[in-house]
Amino acid sequence: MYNRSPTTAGVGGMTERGERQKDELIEAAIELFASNGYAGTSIRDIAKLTGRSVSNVYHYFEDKEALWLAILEYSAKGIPERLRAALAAGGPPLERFRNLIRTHLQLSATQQREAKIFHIDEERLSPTGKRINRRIQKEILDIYLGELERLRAEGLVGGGNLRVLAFNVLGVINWHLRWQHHVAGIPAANIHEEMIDFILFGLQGARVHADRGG
Amino acid sequence: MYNRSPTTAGVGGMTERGERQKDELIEAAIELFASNGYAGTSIRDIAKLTGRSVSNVYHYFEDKEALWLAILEYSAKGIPERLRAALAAGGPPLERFRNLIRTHLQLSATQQREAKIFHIDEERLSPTGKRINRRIQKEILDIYLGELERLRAEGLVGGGNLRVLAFNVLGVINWHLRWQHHVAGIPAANIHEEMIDFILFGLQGARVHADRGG
DNA sequence: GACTAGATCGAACGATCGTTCTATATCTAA
DNA sequence: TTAGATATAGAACGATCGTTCGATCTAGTC
Repeated sequence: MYNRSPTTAGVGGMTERGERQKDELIEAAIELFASNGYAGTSIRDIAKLTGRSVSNVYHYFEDKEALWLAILEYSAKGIPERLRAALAAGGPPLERFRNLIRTHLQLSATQQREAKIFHIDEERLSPTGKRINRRIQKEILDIYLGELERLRAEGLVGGGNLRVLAFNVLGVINWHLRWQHHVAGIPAANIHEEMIDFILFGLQGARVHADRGG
Repeated sequence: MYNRSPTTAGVGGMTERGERQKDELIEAAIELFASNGYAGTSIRDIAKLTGRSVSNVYHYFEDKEALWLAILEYSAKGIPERLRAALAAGGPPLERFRNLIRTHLQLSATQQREAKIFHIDEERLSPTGKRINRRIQKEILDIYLGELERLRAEGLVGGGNLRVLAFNVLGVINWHLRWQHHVAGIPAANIHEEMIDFILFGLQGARVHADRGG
């Protein structure tokens, strides 16, 4: 009997080899999605890059978006977890925060392509895809908001709106993805530390500009 | 005789009405490119939104990319000019810089869609398109680098690498495009001033992290 | 060796893509 | 009023898209 929905993606088992092939497909998809975008990447491109057939891709993933979501599952979804892990080390709020940003920057550097996918092209996703994407982004934002409150309690953050400040911080961090290749000759770790300094001093200087309490 | 290449896009004249229609097409294209991306927007979408035929679009623009470049010409290309105009007002370096960022933020707020187009999807463009896009981005970067040097001469910028600092500033500014809709109840002008404070204090705090002179 | 479930393939479907062709309207200048 | 340029439309082309179908191949199990 012919089986509706991918043979192996359902509850039915999957060979160890199958798992390996599936990961290989995800790897290829990450590469292509990151450089050509969602709408700019075809299933055929992914099949060609892995040297397999189009229908074989559909054997592992129900459709194109399922493949996208698998990538999110595979990588981006782990970002909030890792950030929280970095915070779990404890220490004084300032050190915690430095560590948070450092971890975040290292993560972006290691998983450049995944991080890029995570930020582009949201509009082309289905409502479900959007929802998942936004949930992860919100998780990250909340992590930063929580730490900013801690820092403010210590008097290390000026009077600006915390939400605005969090977005400023994320702007510096995420924008890094776009230019990290264009700065040669400086060790990545040094760049990260300079960025951390920029952020911390920026937070300290935040002033209130009326219309809303701190 | 049939005329190769768009009838009116060449040297041959174009009616005043034609100019209006062309602008209308550009307007629609901006709307669609901004919300669906380059690969995600079809010529048919643009034709439908303007209530005209597909071939009529080709009457005004040689191909899809020419339409994209017309948008750049129409809006994004003016950004460096306006930034330089903001600097031309003169004044002490700190005020100049504040004014630069303020102008930049206001421009992004006014031309949200155009600014968004300007930043996404570069990979899908032809070499020519990429070149033009990058030239504009470089112009903007150079404007900031120049001002940062001025500020440093005044002792208002710490010791970090100027290029890194410029990217940090642009990160805060450009990321603003992504979240400005998600902050309600605060006047835009106040948000802008808080962002400017964040940036200026961040610059002051920049420290050298070895391996490169200031 | 036969059975079965997973893995892989080639071909095709209908939809949509960018683009072109050919044919009309519409307008303007002589 | 008519000639010529401009503006617009509809139909079609070949390519590619996401997706499906039916068939074969492969690797274990009885």
